[in-house]
Amino acid sequence: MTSALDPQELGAYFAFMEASSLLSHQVEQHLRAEGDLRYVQFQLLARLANARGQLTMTELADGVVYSRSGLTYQAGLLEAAGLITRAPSAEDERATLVTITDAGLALFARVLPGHVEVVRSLLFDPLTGDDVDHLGDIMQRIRDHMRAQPPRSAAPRKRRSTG
Amino acid sequence: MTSALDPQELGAYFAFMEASSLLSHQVEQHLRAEGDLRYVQFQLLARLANARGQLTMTELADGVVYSRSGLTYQAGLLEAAGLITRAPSAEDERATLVTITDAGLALFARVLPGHVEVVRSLLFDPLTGDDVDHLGDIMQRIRDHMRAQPPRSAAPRKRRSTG
DNA sequence: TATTGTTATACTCTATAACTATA
DNA sequence: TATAGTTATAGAGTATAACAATA
Repeated sequence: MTSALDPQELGAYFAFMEASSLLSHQVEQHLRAEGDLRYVQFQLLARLANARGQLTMTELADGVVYSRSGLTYQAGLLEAAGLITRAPSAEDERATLVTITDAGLALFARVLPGHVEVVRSLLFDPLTGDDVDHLGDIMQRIRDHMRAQPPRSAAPRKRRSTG
Repeated sequence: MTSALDPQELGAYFAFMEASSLLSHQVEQHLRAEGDLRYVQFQLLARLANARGQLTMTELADGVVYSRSGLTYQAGLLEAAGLITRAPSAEDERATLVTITDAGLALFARVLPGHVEVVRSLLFDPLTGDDVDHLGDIMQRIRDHMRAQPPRSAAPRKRRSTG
């Protein structure tokens, strides 16, 4: 049996969903306007920029995308735009090594300040330092909890026409 | 000038984005499997179920959707599925009044317990009661702050090829 | 003129399955 | 056999602009 969410939980859930929807919408808007990037693509560039080297498609996909073909698609766009290159790996010839180009680094650098400003003004502006600590702590626990969850087949037990 | 996010903020931001992505992905999965609903549609049904009456398209759209045609599209699907009806308003003949049908109420009721369970197990499971209070408080402030933000044209000042 | 809502259209993204190639 | 990645394909969702009708 499942009992309903109490008012505290309900409020937190709805606010969480709406806040994240609003934030990612604005972030998408900004990245698109400023650099013709989707947030996924921004994430990929960010990883590659930090990696200071090459990543395989699989490493790149982790936590960013929910299907392999989705990553191939986005990587294709980034490659076509000259922001990354792909090359076969020598160590494991099944793997593809992805590298960020100078243009990719330049675009990332160009877009980053505005991105930060959007996040700051929308997410952090109404928060105190303590709030930020709480938020980080809570969100990291939630994220880790969800990452640890049984794979992608978590569709709760089916019920056929119970009504 | 925009200064970078400090490590606390960065951690909070990334965790927030990933957590919300994971949660909404799982929620979508569940609703689709259980009732062939997208989360948007679930939200619309939820509003109509609570409204205990009729809402106009505009009222229904508020906070759920980012374009009018998007709502028309979703409402069309819900109507085709027999979950809502649409009828012209007598008071204001421009308006469309939306009503949830018995089938809509039944589907909503059927799907709700599983939805709650998904949210509970993914979002609230790793949290204490205090965490929930904090989360609710913080999220509501963020949401309200974003709602109050200048409309939809908030694309921060353009820069042309500064590099 | 502004507002409510729909339509047409074009585009982006996603995901499944089939496939190739290497481990 | 399992893993890495791509391709083909098909479907769903989104947004813009043009439109009709009422306020």
